Amino acid sequence: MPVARPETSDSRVIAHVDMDCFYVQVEQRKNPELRGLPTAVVQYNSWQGGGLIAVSYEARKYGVKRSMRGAESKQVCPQIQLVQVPVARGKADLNSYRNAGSEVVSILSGKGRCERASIDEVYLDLTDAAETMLAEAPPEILEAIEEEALKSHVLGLDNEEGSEAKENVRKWLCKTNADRRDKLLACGALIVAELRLLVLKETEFTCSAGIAHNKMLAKLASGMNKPAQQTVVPLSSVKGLLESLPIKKMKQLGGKLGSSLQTDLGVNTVGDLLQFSEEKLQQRYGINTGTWLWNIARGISGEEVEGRLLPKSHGSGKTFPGPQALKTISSVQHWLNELCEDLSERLQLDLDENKRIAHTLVLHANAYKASDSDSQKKFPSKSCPLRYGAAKIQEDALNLFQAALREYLGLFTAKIQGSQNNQWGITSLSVSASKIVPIPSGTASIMKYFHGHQPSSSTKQSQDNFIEESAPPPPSGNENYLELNVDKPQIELPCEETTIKYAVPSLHQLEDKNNLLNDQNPCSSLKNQAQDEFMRESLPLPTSGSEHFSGVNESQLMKNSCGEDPSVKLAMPGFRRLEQKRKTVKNKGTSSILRFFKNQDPSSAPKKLEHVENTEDAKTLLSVGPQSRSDSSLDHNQSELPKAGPFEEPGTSSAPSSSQYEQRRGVWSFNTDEIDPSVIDELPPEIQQEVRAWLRPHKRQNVAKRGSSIADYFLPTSL
DNA sequence: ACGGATGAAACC
DNA sequence: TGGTTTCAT
Repeated sequence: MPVARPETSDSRVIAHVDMDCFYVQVEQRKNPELRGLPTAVVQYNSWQGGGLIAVSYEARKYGVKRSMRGAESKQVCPQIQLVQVPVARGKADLNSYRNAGSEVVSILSGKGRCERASIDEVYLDLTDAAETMLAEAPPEILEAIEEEALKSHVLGLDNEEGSEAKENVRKWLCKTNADRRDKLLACGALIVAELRLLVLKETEFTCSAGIAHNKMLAKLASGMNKPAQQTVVPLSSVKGLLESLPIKKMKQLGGKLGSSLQTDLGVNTVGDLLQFSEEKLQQRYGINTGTWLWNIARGISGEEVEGRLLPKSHGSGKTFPGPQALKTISSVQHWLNELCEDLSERLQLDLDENKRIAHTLVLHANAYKASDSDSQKKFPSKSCPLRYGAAKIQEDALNLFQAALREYLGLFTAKIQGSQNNQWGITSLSVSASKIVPIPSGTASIMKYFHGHQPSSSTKQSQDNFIEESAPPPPSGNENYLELNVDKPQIELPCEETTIKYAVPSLHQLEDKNNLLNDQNPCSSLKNQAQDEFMRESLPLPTSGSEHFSGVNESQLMKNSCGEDPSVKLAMPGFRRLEQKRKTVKNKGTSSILRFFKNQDPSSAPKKLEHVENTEDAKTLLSVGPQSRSDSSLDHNQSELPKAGPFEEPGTSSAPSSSQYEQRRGVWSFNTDEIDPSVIDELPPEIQQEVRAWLRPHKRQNVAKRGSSIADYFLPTSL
């Protein structure tokens, strides 16, 4: 059996792509008259001109900075154009930016594994693409190197006097006797240049990028030359780069940890870290952080680019600063209702477009309490199983809030004073949905694969665990959840081992998400313990117990549950639609980003990209390699882009025979420990990622020492 | 008691 | 776990 050799991080090709002042660009695309002008995006114009959350590079020249007030920015830059963030339900509405970010992700995910790091940042693992290019069309044989690639910044590349910078870059990119890893980076640079061009042509957004051998260095590099430029970090430049880099510039070291490094250890640059042994760092900062620090000092970062195009959670919140603090339950209820509506809408979209379901509802708040001894006590967060439908989320959120408020106030009696402010005020509220998992799709293939595998042992304890987890205890002091748990029928599944459980849906049940959400058949749809829980919570309430609020509107509930409002669907394009759009766009592959803007009349209406002259576009260069780009896209990011399959294309799938039906709807269980890892490689590619996610090793606990296993970390290489 | 809204992740 | 804290943009 082959020993898994940890691949040295040095031979990967990783890119970090960072949109330039993204919110500003979104607004400038919406209103092209703003292009080229000093512009900032501001929210809540009411107070001091609102707070800036994005500033164009033209405005930055005047010293305008994020977190400035609108009025403040006018003082240093009187001509500045301030654009307000859209407002919906009384709060800032960031949906247009989220959607714009999705546009970008859908383009960038076309090449290699892609991780959505934030609304405007993406990591790409371009190793495979770069390897392929190196093997089939290395830069040295290309007579014409993409203009945009020639404008790359290559760290450590000495600019010889008298010769053009681009000429130097060309030489570096095409150097025949270069280290193989440098050649891979060169290929990465070419690919990224093309991708950035593609993004620009399809979205009108510029971005900056860093290309390096790991995420940390790529992220560092992407911020070094902005806007609309890219930076390459060859292996040989790493030591010099980190040596003088202020410690606080490193991601994750911009806060307290970075300050501690400076104050407690006298570390001012990343290079200063080199003198400390790993043990020393671990002793002071813990096993994980210590090792991490020791590694980053050497430019080592083994973090993988996760193939994840969608957010792991959704949240909606609002602050109520100072005098606006909420002082009555009913005002809290009002705002919770707004936030929950917003959240519910986004959850429904996620379900419709991405076939994902969230399982946990979390409420956060901040509060002040005048005059008490422990008035600085934090307002506790509370969570509960998430039930779909705006009305239910609202109801649950309010219950969570009341439970938290009781705890905060130190009250353990049943009632909270209705509208009397007992010196408390809520200064912020937020609701969020987490534990989002894909609806079982492709599950049948997994089942088929594991068909015949029988659990080798039976553990009573694990069964007990499962039952217990299916009926989580209610938030403390909350009667409603007691009621739910008592009154609702418990779902018991005849399982022996419970590491992973599947209840496989029938086709017709998945065809209609009404069935999915409201189905009363315990054996239908939904995989694993958490989803069973979800289903249980989605069952209609037996009778009362939830009638606290007269505002609950049943039709509204149904509308949200069913998500049939077409306007909502149009508001947020799904990836599939974007993918289609992308394929229809053809552009010239040779124009540089600067040329793009030079030719663009700022005062004219936004240019329709589809009208750009057609030629063989940038994709030509990108799609080197045996497989088509759509193939590679799906392979790398399958878990995020719901691929059309038997469960999602009911029209194309025939009804299963009754025997198949019985087979598929059966409940399965198996222990992940019993899965032979080598067998995963033989799974269909689109299944592999899902299975690997179950088996992925967790981060070391603060007990095991580094070195207990050589596979635990990357050995330092030739840095 | 305005750096807001929103995420991710480590920690305990 | 769930809840808290940190960090980032």
